[in-house]
Amino acid sequence: MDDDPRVRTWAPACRAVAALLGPYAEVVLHDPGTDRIMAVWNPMSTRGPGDPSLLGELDALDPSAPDVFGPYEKLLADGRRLSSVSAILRDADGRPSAVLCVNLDRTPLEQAAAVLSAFGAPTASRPEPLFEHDWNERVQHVVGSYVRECGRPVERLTRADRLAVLGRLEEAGVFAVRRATPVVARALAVSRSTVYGLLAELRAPNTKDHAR
Amino acid sequence: MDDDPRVRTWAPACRAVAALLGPYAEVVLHDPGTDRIMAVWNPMSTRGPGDPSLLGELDALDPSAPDVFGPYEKLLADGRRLSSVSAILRDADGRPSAVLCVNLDRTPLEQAAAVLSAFGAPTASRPEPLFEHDWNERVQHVVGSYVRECGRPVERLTRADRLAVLGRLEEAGVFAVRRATPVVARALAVSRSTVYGLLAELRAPNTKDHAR
DNA sequence: TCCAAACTGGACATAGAGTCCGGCCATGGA
DNA sequence: TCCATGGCCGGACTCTATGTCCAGTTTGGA
Repeated sequence: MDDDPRVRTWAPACRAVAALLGPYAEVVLHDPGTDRIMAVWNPMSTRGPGDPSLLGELDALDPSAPDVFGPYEKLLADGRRLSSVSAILRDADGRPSAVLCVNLDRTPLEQAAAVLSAFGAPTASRPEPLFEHDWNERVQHVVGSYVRECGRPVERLTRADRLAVLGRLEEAGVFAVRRATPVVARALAVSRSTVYGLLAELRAPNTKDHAR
Repeated sequence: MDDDPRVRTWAPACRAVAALLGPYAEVVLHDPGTDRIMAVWNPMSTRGPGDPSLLGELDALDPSAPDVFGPYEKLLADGRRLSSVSAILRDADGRPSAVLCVNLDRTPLEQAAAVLSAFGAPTASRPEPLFEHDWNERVQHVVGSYVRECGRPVERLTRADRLAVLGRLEEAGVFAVRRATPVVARALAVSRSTVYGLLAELRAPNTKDHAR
């Protein structure tokens, strides 16, 4: 399919964008006739050439629609948020030749933004923590920091990750607070049972060594 | 110049990229024949259509070079650093039709990174202000201070005194901690019942105003 | 595709939190 | 001296939160 003249035509532009945006952007060329993917650069999902386009990316084919569509937000199955644009690419005669779709993963940027906003006045201005009325917030902060560190959203954390987070929370004394466990469970997107299970494992004088 | 068929051909793709990357990316279409700019989206410099390409962006025209060039770093006059890619776009016959150049301003990201690393250590290394594992001690402290203030030993405190102390403890969030009440009771040399009684009175939306 | 490990949601047992109440003791007025 | 009163005590009691357990389901790998 690489020898499709349309792919040959548009590939350089696609490769350029894919190269510029590194691993955070996926560039897809759709065939507007067959509604299938002609080529993909930096695939983020498992779709490949020949697969149906799905996703309604081709809505833009509506003749009354503008040639460039977006940016709009798309959600991946694993929770990543994408900023997407589509463009109808035309041949010399003005007929649709391909549909270009660029999907930019904004998760890393949003994580960075989250870190940024996590700092700011609060850190400095926290005069006397008093007793952390907002231990709640602290839980979010610990979880959030960890997520940012390892670059995975909460839902994608591994068992080991969760153990590590719980370790930090435990160390921070969070579980000495009333009603803390359910809050932690929610923050970790996990059930109360699981929290107790992991906690037991963590507290056991046993086997595994836990990273902090 | 907008009616140049080459611009018509490539514009949608350019607009799409420009739209996706917002104000941080400049998309330029060069005419490889005249070494001039055909079109610009999100211009970051003052260059416009018809201006000479300058910048050696067209080095890529070397026939032995690959069609996609970069990303490489460029420096703007005002100090901004760009990540750039260029791509040679060809017509149906394989002849160079235009040179696409996308310049991504990495300054905002680098600033963010700088902030991040400046604060970096703190985030990770925050040894954990602990969670006042010694809230216990804090209780003693509050009670002790009060006793010193009014010069009466704990056993001689009046009802009002006790209310005041409980007010402070409450405000400090002590009662959000598990098992705190009995500790407080002991610190006040008073029974658990009494603490709950006073606390109820304190929390009631009622009568007396309590000094803090 | 299949399996084992991991997670879930709910049932359950128990501890802790908070309420109530009868009785005790100190104070103060007659 | 005696009683009335207000406040505290301690223990019984209820209800909520905590922690455990288990069977059923999901999920990530081989």
